[in-house]
Order: sequence, then C-alpha cells, then structure tokens
Amino acid sequence: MTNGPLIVQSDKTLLLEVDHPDASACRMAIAPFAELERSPEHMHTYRLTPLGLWNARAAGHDAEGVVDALLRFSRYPVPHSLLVDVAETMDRYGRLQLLNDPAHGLVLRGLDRAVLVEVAKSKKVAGMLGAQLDPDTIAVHGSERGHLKQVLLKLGWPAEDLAGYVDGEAHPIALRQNGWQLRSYQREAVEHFQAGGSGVVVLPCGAGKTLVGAAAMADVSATTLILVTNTVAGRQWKRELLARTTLTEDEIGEYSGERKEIRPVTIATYQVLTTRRNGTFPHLNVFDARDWGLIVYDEVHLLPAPMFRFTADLQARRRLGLTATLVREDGKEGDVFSLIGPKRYDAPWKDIEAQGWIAPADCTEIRVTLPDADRLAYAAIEPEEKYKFAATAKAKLPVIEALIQRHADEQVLVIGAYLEQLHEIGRYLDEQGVPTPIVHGGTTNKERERLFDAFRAGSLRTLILSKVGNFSIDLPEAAVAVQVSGTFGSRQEEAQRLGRVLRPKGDGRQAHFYTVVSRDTIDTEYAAHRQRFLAEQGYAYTIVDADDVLSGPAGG
DNA sequence: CACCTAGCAA
DNA sequence: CTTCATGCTAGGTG
Repeated sequence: MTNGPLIVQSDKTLLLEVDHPDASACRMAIAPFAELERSPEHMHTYRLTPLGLWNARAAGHDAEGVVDALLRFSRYPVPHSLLVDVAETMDRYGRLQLLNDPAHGLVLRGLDRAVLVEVAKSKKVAGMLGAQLDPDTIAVHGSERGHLKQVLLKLGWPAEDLAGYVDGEAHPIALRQNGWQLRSYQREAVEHFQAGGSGVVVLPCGAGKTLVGAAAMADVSATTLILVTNTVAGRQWKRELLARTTLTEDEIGEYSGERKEIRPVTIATYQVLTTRRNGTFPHLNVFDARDWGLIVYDEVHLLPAPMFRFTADLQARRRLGLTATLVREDGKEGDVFSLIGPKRYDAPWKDIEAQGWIAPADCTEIRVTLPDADRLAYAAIEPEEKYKFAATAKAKLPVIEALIQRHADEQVLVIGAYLEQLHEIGRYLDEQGVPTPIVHGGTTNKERERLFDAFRAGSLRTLILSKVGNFSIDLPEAAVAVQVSGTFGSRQEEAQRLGRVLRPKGDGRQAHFYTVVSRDTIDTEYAAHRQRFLAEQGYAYTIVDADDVLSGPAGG
C-alpha cells in the first residue's frame, strides 16, 4: 500500500492514522499481536511486545501473517530490522517444549540444541532440571513445571507446554437441550481451549463467558473447581450451571467465608483461598480435596498474586481463564501467560456487536472548563489532591443534568468514585426535580434490591452508582451511562462501566456512554488512559465541549 | 445456631 | 495517588 494508514517505526511502535479510510481494517489486522498504548484523537500508538507476539503465536498466527499485515498497511517502507525482529521473537516461542516422556516423566526438549544449552546454563533454572537424557532432552523435576515456565519466559524462551494433563475424577456433565444453543463464538472459544487444554478466553462483558465455562466442563466431564472474585459472581455461576447443564443442586458446592462445601463442582472465592493465618493458608486443602479435572479462573485479570503461586503447583490440571480484559494494571500478564496459559481465543467487542449480541454504543468525552477560581485553586493544591479536586469539580453538575434531560426517554446511570461527589450530585438532581437515589457500599442489600428492582421495572429512571458498579454483577442495565469520576486510570473499570449499557436493546437502540472530565487537568489524562482498552476494541470517543451539551438541543 | 458488627487485608 | 468496596474472621447477642 503506497498511502496506507500505518506508520511502522523501528522502535517497535506503530502509528495508526484514525481518520484514514483503511484504519478500521488495519486495526482488525494488527489487534491480534499489537497492544494499543496511546489513543488521542487522530493518531493511535500501538506497540509490538514479545508477550503480544507470543500470544498471537500460541493462538495460531505465524510471523508471516504478522509481517504481511505490517507490509500491507504501512505507508512507508517497513524497517527491515523490525521485520527480522518480529520473525525472530515469534520463533522463540516453542523452540523449547515441555513433554511427558514415558520413561523419564517430565522433560524439556530443545528443538534447537543451542537454546537448550543456553537456558540450562542459567542460574535461574538451577534446581529445576535433572539429568541430561540426550543432547536434546533434559529431565525436569515434576513439581517445577510451572516455575520453569515462568523462568523460561523471563529468559525470553517461552516453552510450549505439551506435557498433557491428568483426567481427574470423572463426573458426568452435559449441556441441557432445552431450547438454546451455544453461540458460534462461544463454541469456537471452547474448541480453541480444548485444543490447548489450558489458557485464557477473552470475551466482552455480557457475552456469556459462563456458558463457555459450562461447555468446557461438559467436554471434560470431570470434577471442576471454579474460582470467582466474589460471592455474587459465585451464585450467578451456580444459577447458570443449574439452568444450562444437567448438574443438580446437590452436585454444586460453595466454598466461601460463609460455607465450606466441597462437591463434584465446587465454586470457591479467591479470597477464602488466599486468606492467611499464622503465615499459612488454612484453606489450601481445597486444591487437594478432590482430583479436579478442570479449574476455571473467572475474571482472570483480577487474579490475586498468591493465586499464581498455588497455580504453579497445578500445572497438570486443565485450566481455563475467563476475562473481558486481559490487561492487568500490575503488569503480571507474563505470569498469566506462563501459569494459566496463553490466550486461546479473543473476540473483538465490535465483532460481537456486529452479530447483535451486544448493543452498539457511542462514547463521548465531555470537557468542562473550570471557573477561574477553581483553576487557581487547582494550580495551588498538592499534587496528590489534584485528581480528586478536578474529578469532583462542581462545574460538572449542570452537564450531568443536561445529559439526563437530553435522554428523557431513557434510563440513566450516573457512575462515580467519590462518595461526597455522588451525594452532591444526588442533592443537585433532587433540587432540579430529578429525584435520584444512590447505591454505594454502605447501602444494605435489602435497599439495593429494592432500588434495582424499581430501576428494572422502570418506575425509577435515574440511579447513582459508586464503585459497587465495578464489582457486583447483579446490577440493572441501562441505555445511558454518565461517568463522573474514576479510579485514576483503571482500564478495566472503564470496560466494566461501559458493559453496564451494552445489553442489547429490544428495538436495536444505541447505547450512550458519557464521561465528563475537567479540561486542562489531570482528570483529562486519566480519562485518556482509561479509554485505551476500549479504543483497542474499536470504540472511538467523540470529544465535545460542555457548552455544546448545555446549550444544544436534544441530540443523540 | 442464625445473625450482626468491627477490624483487617490487599 | 488514594479512595472505596469487598470478603473473611472473630467475637458478640438472642
């Protein structure tokens, strides 16, 4: 392409011109292997990382395809050194293999003798390897399968784990045939997972990850341990399994702070497993309580650090990670890759939208100019207080109200992070004649239920949500969300909040996602960081001035 | 035993 | 960069 949308630079960044006619085709082509780094209005920056290339490799893409995509969309000649580097990096995955040798048990096999010699010399693998069996094979201590993979990844030679899995204790599980079937992408996800035996499936919020889990369980038909972030999610799993599989009430156990049941299918919270007492973990027996044939990690992007240690010892069991966003803010993507497994399936949000399983959404960033007094105050305060000050600016209040008026026929959620601010918004909206209750952490379960029921029934049109909206999944769906403040730059929070409005509307209506930020402050920067993940999924933010919202006629 | 609350961890 | 929400545990009550 002589005038393509992509500029490929030798520092491994890719610049995508957003308004170019081929921009969206280009984004589709590079998404499987490149990570979006910055997404301002006109030029998006992607980066090629080893982990991104290895994930693509594990998902079946080869260097030739990656090189082809870069050449096809590049505006200028692509630096030769970069193409060589891409090919070499991708070729590093799988030069070492972990295999199960009938005579010697777990072994490390080098498809390249020099690589095997190189890593065997490393101090970091000391103690993990046993005898050299032949020039291409070294015995591995069975208990070090996970640790070795972590170390090899850090050395830049990620091993392909072909050592197989134990079957575990068989337990019949089948999908019920009662008038539903797996969607095509769910079926593909299960097939890709099955082929690898361990790894991560990435699907948007509301795309039915639980059913992917249920189908994987039916395939394996063995006792299963499901790990979840909170008890609400655990109950949701149980409800879904009862509805969609042949499993019955007494086959499914809950292992949480409240209950300690271990059944053929056990749903446990991460937190109960990672609680410590006197320096030990009193609930680790759950892992050995049964001969689990499958372990499901729900919301794998939130996996707490100690879980990686336990997972290192579970490498012989099939492992399925489920998530909407593989990105972690703590940089532990490498541990997910080594210990849960590579990404096996990834359906872009826009693809699922095109199939009609999630509603189309338009995202708008509304910039509010602070009054002079606030700008002066902002300039003077300590850096650590700047974000809160900018995010909770009073100038946002009329904009929130105008948005609620603009969508007078829709149900609106107002979502924020600071309780004081949310109460202030509640008072303001009350004064404007839009009574809007708040649901926050301190709201009792009974009261939450009452408000959510009223919202679902339509008798309540507007609702303010605190961070409860990031965690709990038993929340109402709306067509419009207004985000007023966030947890600094959390990308998963943004994705979670957008997910609140993506349930398909009966009449094919659009969903609207607004984020209100203070101009010329750190609020704008954090908003840009939060938007990165969704930009990667193809959601374009329109930036408008608050005055257009306040004065303009009803639009949208 | 069921239910509540405070304190803590990450 | 700091808040907020959560779940677990222990120690109370009726």
